[in-house]
Amino acid sequence: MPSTSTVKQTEPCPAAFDVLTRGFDAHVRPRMTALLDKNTRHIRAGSDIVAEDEPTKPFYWVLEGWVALNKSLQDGHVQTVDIILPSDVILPTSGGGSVSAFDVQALTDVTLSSISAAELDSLEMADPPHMWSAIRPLSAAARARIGERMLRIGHGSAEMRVAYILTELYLRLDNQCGDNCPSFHLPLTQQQIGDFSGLSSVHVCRTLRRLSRQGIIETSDHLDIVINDADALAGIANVDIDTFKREMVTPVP
Amino acid sequence: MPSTSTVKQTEPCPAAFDVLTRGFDAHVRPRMTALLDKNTRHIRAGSDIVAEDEPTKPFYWVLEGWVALNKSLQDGHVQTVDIILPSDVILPTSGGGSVSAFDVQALTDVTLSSISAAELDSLEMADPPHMWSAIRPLSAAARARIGERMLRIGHGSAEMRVAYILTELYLRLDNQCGDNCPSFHLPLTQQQIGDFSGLSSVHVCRTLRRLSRQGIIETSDHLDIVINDADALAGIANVDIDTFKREMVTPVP
DNA sequence: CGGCCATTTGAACGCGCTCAAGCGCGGTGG
DNA sequence: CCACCGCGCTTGAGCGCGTTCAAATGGCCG
Repeated sequence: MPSTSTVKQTEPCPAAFDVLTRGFDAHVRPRMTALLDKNTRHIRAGSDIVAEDEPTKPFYWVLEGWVALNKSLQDGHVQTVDIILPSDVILPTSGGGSVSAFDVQALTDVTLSSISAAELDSLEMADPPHMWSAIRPLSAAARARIGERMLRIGHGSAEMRVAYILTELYLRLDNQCGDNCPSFHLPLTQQQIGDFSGLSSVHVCRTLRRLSRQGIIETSDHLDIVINDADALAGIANVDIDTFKREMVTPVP
Repeated sequence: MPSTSTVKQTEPCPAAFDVLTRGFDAHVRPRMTALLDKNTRHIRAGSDIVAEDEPTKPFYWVLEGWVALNKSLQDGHVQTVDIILPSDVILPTSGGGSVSAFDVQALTDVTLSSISAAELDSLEMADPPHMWSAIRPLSAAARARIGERMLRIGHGSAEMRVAYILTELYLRLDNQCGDNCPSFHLPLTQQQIGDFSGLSSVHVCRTLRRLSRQGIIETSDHLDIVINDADALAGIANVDIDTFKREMVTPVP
């Protein structure tokens, strides 16, 4: 998959572990890095990392690739509760602490690192407890984003829901890459966009075409999105870009 | 407001602080209790505890009363992202860590205790860090419940959404009180139930009447709910009661 | 070339929304 | 004490958005 110069790729950070362990004390950092390194796994696109209601580790850190947290109804309808991008964490456990509340699925080929409950407990004992400090802002940003999405799924039009999702993913990717490039690769089928926004794939298709007919976006290949008018898109999504950048994405300095 | 013997009340636990601080080391517990005691506040029903996008403390613990976490669109539509019951925590901050992602509103008269960022940081330094251990399961249960709600708002019928909300609140209250009484006081207007379930108040009304015509629930006073057939309600909500109790509510032993 | 999957487009239906009017209850003030 | 008012619940009518069903198109890979 050759990359054109104008399309964002989600490639591994050169020193991926450094991002999470930044800010850790020097004497904790090597131990942490070793732990992450030991538990690094590769998962192929489409396969499950964890199944809903099955035992799971409490903490995963995504190094590379996109991950969906899904829940589904008996009738087969799927809702994607969150999408995890590189350098974000997955906290899949439900209140019991040992089984997963979500179906954790790899949307692309994924590289991730996990920490077991025992390892996490042991890290908690470190003084001071850096894990919490590292996870807190990521977890808070995820909560806030899920709230934004729930608001729009509950009360927004189809156009607003799709525009919001594109805006959210665009700003989160933009935050990672640092450049200001309006194109990105969206490794989601229209069905998956529908699962994420609470729409049918048919209506996602109609909505995307309407947005592109308005000149706001372009769908060159069916997976590469060009955002021509980010302000208009954010307007439809009812998003304030600056506020969103400040509060919903976790800075990767 | 005299309480009948068959209607659950949400009254203060006699030794409320003990619940959260249970499991803390003896030498941390008095300090923690003093901190909570010092920062206890009373809020009247209907008033805001924290406004969206405004500075906030990072941690609140609800001792008494019901609290809604709301988000709203420019057009005035409100979505209640979560409802916090006594002995649950509020983590209102967004990714930036200092401002609130939600409008935190008292649904009833509320008693709560807060911890500032500085106090939280200082508690984090305690060895071992009990705060995280205390918050983790509460936070995980909240995430799981929000996922369940998002799934139903995205893909469920009105009947399923309302049945789910009644089931969730019923099981959470039941968990608190320990008894197995099918009646509870629901301090929500139909408008607020609509905000919570992503429905209009008109359709909430129709749905509640349909459920009561089927004999599944009864709405004696317009705020006291009797659940005649919890299994049928859970069936409509697509909820497995045992699984829900195990994973979505945090045991109050 | 054939098969499969995702996208696209059309047609029709139905759920939940909006608008609007009527009702019931509690609180307030003349 | 009763009249008034306001808020929340109830019910009806009609509509529109997003759904489902169905078929056609297009791209990729064997």
